[in-house]
Amino acid sequence: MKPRVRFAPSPTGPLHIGGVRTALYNYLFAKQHGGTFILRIEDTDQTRFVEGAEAYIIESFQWLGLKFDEGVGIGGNFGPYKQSERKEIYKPYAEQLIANGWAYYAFDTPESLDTKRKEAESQKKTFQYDASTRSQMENSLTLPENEVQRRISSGEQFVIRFKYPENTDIPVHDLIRGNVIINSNLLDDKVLYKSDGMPTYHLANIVDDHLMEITHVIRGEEWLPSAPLHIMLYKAFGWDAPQFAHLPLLLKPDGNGKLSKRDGDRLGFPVFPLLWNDPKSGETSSGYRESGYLPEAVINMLALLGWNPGTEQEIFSLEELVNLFSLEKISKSGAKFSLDKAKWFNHEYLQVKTADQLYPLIENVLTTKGITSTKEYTIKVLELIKERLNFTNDFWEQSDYFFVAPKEYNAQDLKKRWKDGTGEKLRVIDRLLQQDSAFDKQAAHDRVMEHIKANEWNMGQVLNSLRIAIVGAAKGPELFTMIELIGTAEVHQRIETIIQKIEN
RNA sequence: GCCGAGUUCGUCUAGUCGGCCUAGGACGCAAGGUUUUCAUCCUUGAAAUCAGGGGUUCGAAUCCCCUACUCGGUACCA
Repeated sequence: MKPRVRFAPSPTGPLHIGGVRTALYNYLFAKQHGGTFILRIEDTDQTRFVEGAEAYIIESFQWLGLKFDEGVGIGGNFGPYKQSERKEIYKPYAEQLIANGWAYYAFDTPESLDTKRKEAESQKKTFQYDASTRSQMENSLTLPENEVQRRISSGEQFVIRFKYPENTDIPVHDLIRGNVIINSNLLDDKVLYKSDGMPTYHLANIVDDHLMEITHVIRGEEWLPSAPLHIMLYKAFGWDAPQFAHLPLLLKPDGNGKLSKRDGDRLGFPVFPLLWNDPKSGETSSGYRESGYLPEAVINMLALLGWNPGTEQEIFSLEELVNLFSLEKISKSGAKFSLDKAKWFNHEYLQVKTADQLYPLIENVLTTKGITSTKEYTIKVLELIKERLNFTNDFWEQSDYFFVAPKEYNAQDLKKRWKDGTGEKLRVIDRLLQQDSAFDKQAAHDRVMEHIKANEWNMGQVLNSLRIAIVGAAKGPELFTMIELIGTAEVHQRIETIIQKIEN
């Protein structure tokens, strides 16, 4: 049977990079087995809904190049794929559970539960709504049948809770972690159906996974503790449960703990695929795309954060990942995100791109800087400085001198290279550069070198001072290649400018 | 607190059934080379007594037990 897997985010904000990895693993698993990759939006909590989050999620995956086969925005035979649009589906299932004795109505108010919890807390205990306490609460197990009906028909608020059997071991078979056994006495009677008429995650998730014929649930480790509930729910409905795989968490680079939005802001790397403007707080969070990452690099990096094929290969195309991926090789422990490694991956991917391919990604850099340049010229610059790029966003700081004359000169370099008489020497070189009517790189190079040697000038000093005049610092590509690109007229200007500024 | 999961260089990790592991690779770091510059690139190096302690075994990073620590969960959130 071909697997059917889903990625099921909540539209409560931008898609977290950990979520992207979960989606990626689902994608790889599905594609490897010729299966189906589904996007389902789990928006059962209306209070946490954030405008634009759903569109953000869809756009993120478009940028990353992970295509869903079914789901929100795509369609399919198992729709709708948004839980708020499936609202009517869930209630009969909750009622079915009540009829079978697997669930019950509970009328306890949030306030009364809160009081119970605080009470327990003051005695250093935890209140748990379970087999040991439900007989003391207001629910359809303690109240007479007619009273329950009366309360419901009079519009009193209620929830539906799952009724765990007492003292029963619930085995969870996890594809990554093996068997985990949990006793039902440790679990509390989870709310399945909320007083606002919406199911909770647990109910909606199980019903939808069943209805959508999901075969493998690949999700974050934070779900492992609620896996027993899900297993029991399948049992209560009499359905076959899908297979479970709980992924290790993505950790923050320093210290421990889950990677969060705050860490990105603090350490200077994106936690989200795309730039995000939060409509509620007004805060802006950076995105991988806007920070100059290539989607292939992000995918590659994420794939290796928690999974490894066991070989020494590090660079993988999506196709290779699809072929090599296996759930068995996923590690069990959390992985710390590393900015340095991310930078390295991006550098590697940048290098295999041609200047032509890179051009569209840096085009807007020039326009935002108010530079007008031909595509031809820009591509030549790109070819020259490509290898120095870690991110497409580095383009400007690596190449500004190809477009505008340096405004200031690196003081250290100047001190080291600019001596008395340097200006005069540069004027001589300038004349040598302009000798041919059409600049001939090789001829100019030979002429300059010859002159320097013949006059016993300090080669490093002269050439570097020329470089400073052109670039603003002792850095950049091969000197004569730069001069050819920038043009001797502009070089002449820059030589005169630096002499003006330094020697006057 | 309780429950669960995890624990190999600073980081990501390799490590099929215990011997080929005096623990391999990558990132980062250091040194050298290339570049008469810088970056790239290349070479070399430092870096884990395999969380700690007990076992089992001729032999354990690999099996068992205990301890410690970290993370996750413990909501009418997902």
